Amino acid sequence: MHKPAKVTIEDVAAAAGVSRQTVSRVINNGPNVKPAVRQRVEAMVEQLGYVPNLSARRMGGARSYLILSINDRARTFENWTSGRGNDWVDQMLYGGMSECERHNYHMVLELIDTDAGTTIPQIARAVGSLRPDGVILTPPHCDNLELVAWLERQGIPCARVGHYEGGNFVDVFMDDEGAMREVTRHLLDLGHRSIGFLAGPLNYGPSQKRRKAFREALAEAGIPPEAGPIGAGNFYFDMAVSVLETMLAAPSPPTAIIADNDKMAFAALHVAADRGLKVPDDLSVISFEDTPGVRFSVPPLTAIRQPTAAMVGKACAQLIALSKGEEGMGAFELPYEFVVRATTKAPRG
Amino acid sequence: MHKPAKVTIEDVAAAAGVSRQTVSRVINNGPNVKPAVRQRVEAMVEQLGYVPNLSARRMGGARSYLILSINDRARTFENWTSGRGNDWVDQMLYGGMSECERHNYHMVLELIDTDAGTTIPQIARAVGSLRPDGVILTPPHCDNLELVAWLERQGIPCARVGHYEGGNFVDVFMDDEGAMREVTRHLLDLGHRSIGFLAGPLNYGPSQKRRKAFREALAEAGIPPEAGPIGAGNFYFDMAVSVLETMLAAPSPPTAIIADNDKMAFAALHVAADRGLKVPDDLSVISFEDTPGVRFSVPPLTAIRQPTAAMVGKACAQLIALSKGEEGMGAFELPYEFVVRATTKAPRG
DNA sequence: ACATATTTTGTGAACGCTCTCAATTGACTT
DNA sequence: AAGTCAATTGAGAGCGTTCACAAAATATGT
Repeated sequence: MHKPAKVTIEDVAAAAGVSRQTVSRVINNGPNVKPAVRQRVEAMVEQLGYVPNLSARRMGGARSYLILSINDRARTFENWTSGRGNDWVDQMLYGGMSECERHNYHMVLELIDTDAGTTIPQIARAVGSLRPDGVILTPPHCDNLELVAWLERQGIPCARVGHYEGGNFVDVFMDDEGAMREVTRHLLDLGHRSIGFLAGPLNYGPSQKRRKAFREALAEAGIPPEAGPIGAGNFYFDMAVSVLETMLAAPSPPTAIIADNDKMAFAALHVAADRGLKVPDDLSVISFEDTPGVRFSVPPLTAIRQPTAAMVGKACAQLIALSKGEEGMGAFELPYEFVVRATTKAPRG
Repeated sequence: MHKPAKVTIEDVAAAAGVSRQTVSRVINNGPNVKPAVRQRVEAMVEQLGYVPNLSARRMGGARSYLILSINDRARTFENWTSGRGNDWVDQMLYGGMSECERHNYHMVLELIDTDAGTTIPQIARAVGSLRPDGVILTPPHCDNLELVAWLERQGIPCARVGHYEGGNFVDVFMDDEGAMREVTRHLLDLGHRSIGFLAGPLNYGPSQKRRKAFREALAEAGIPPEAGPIGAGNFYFDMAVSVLETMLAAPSPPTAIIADNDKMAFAALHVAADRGLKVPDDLSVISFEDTPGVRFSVPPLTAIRQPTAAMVGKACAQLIALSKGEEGMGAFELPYEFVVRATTKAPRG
């Protein structure tokens, strides 16, 4: 078997009887090519199965056709069981890749051991060798000011997912406060008068907003703060279990729980089962994440569905636009969805 | 803010007072460099923060430092709810990326719409532009003979995950038959005499092997075939529900269910709940996948844990070795784990 | 028809590396 | 001390593109 010779732009040029540069113009959709010539070149590209070599393109031009996605290793499946991982990563990748594909870009992933404290050197290495056209920062990296400043200094456009703060960035996020208000009111309308919130970490922006909105929604309904306990402070299953044990042991325990992510909602389901509480009859549960598996829990969870994939997709789209010299910076709010399944109901009695 | 000038190999060479080529030797760990010189160059690399440009490396040399991972779009989270997606992808990425990172390689993903029938052109495009050093094929692409042949013709080393068949490939897999035997015996030992198998599709290699082993294990124990019904034939939640309804409506229904993946195991949990059957008292359930969320189901599933991430990691490692001119082809069996949690128990009475 | 704009096409250089091969250095023989 | 061989270093070419131009072709105005 002879190895098929790699066809280059010169081959296409020769076959079409034009110069290298004209072919380049055609494949880049450049202006000033006679329609007839363009067509002839396109036909040859097709016939020879020509695909531009990305490395060569990068060498010659300014673009790399690469988007780098920075992800927290601790949030990958490896840590699912410890309670930190989730399929955020899966979803984010999906959103990003789909968008890249559409523009013939490619997505390269980097997993960062955030806790190791070597984030910037690690990213510097990847950025230096890949020279991506843009970088997507997902939590918790989007909140890393030092990193963001470094990228800015390098002149690499950067998109933050789940973060909004202004500046010369692409920020993509959802309306966390609105979602929390909607969820809390749903519970209030059902008749709940004591609601617990299993909150995420204090330094996580979206969680902060949700806390605030939770407080406000209860206050508006005239519910006293002690009937709206907020359990602190990470996203882990195990901690949620113990926080919940305490909450439910109170004199007049909450009849509904809002969990800041799915894993803590699962924890609520477990604790309820352990204490012989039926969900939703004895305890309503709502999650604030809605990763795909949630539909299959027993019973299926009512949840706020975050537009995770869409957010990363949007981030990619903006970075790609930017790399083409188009406008792209800005803040983009994407709609969430409130999915009512089987874990909310009016309280007993 | 002045943009930091990109430091090139020439800069390092000048700073170290050696030639370009010597620096190249040092960064590639080449032989024949005086220790003193090597050290001096390394110091300059460090000091200037030099990172080799991947594209330039690709242009000059033969390697691209890129591994391409081909994934079935239908198996991403997008299709979780329809029952096809899962976090396989997440795990596979993790395994691959971790390995790449170790060797300063990078992993690029490609999501293929398998059903669209344009697999090869899609991959040709990615392979042509990226020129990866190797390609990782995950199910169902690893079974795509046409694709495998195409890659072979291109001279691109290719690793198949969850597939073993010989030939000049890297095949990484687990002992499906052994796992099925172990699981079936576990149930038999517990006292079950009627066991249902919710099997995956017939054309999926590993599922075939599991069917076979299931049959054999029952036969060995003297269980008649009608007490070992096999429910056909995909990996979806919804279909599993209906198959299961039928199985459990039989005159002497199974007291234990083996599901070929987690989603079908969840389906068993749902159906049991609907029929008022307690798991594991009235029905034992075992899954053959063990994605991370399984631990949090109510009750937590007993399962075979597939070494998914490890398999992709191994695949990457072999491809990287190959790209360095080392040996790498071969078949590699990785160990699975049988995790007994809370969904298996002796049958009632 | 002529000069002048505009569109279209082509040429040479550059990008940052690795390859091949030649030149230099140093160590070891005899 | 000269000769041989291996270890170390360097120089030039080439990889496949795009860029900045220059050249050619065509259109426009008078």
